[in-house]
Amino acid sequence: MTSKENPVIGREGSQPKGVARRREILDRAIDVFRERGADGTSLRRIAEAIGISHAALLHYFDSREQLLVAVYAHAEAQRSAPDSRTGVDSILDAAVINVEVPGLVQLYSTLLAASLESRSEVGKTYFSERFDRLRAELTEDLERGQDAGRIRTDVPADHLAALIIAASDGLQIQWLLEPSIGLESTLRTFAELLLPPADGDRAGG
Amino acid sequence: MTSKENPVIGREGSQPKGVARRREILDRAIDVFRERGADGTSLRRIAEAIGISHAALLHYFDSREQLLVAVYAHAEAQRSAPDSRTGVDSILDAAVINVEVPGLVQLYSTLLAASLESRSEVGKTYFSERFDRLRAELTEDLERGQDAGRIRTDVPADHLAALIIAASDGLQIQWLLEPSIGLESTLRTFAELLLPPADGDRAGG
DNA sequence: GTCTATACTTTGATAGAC
DNA sequence: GTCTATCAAAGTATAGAC
Repeated sequence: MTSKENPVIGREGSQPKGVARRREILDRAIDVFRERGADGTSLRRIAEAIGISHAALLHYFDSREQLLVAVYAHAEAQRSAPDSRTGVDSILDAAVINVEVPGLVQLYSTLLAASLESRSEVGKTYFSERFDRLRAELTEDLERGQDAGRIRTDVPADHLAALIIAASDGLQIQWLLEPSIGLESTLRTFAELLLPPADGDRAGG
Repeated sequence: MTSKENPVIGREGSQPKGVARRREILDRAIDVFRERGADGTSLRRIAEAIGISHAALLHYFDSREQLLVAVYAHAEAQRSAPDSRTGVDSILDAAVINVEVPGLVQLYSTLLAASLESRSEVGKTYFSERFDRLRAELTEDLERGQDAGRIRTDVPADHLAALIIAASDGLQIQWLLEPSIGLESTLRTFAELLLPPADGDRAGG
């Protein structure tokens, strides 16, 4: 169930009852964003879709931003459950899967932009830690790839990690605005850039 | 002055008087965003900083989004005036310059995220055209580089163009959240990935 | 602990007076 | 062209029922 380290993000008091109800709310809220993105999703609309008052929502989440971050974290945790590998491919695969649910990409982009604002505390913390974690995992994976000869060694792995995440994020947005760019093929091209220069013409598996 | 094709974006009626006043407003508004980003920048705050009412602002721009897009377009047009080259380096240099003004990166990210929403018409149009233009310019430049032997030819130039823009956008955000990642050095690493595989060890200028 | 009702404040937007 | 007045919607906060 991958609930060992799920970022709960809500209020502190983690009584079993509250946690269960919070999960219910998040599950319903995710559906709202799947359909409508972060667009018409005011607290009152979300609450209405769930069947409670908007004030009740704020009983579980201190602010709208906290709720939205929790929704995105919850959705992402669900998605990363199946494979849970930390490789380069998982990032690129995730990008292709993400754009199938424009509402979540939109939610991600909106929250990320908001996290840059000075007042954003929850968002800034969440995305800082998320990027730190993703970069660390990817760097490790790339270094293993370098040791195994699958990744070129003339460039630092941590740079590549940051670039892969950045390119993935940026391309998803470009694709939503112009689907003809070919998200998957473009990302595969990026993966080719990571290969070590072929000495002869030997292609690895 | 690079005013031949400046995206004016405001109202249609382009009387000289209105245009001049609109420029005044944009110039003042840019300063507001430089200081405060898209954060505390309601129409009323911007109007107050300019010295008019918020309703007067809406006389020149049909909506808040239209004003903000115009502000960003105006700021970007100012910045791209000095060099106006269309190369890969200009994109990467622009990224380094951009993060020195966090408010503008924040404004860019906010507007871009908003442009993904269904209701956004001005934003969607602006960013779609902007990405189309940037990708086309970059692709051309990369193809010239491929012909000149400066860029590797085993990957399509249009893919590289989209990736460079995406990585630049994404990295600026990562850097704002975690400056230790080294924006400039990481982008230089990306530039290295574009080089043709060295046959011997000959380094080109 | 959970939730409704309600009120407060800010915001984008519109209408009409000067 | 600019203002004041006004509106509806939204985020937030509090009081109190159960």
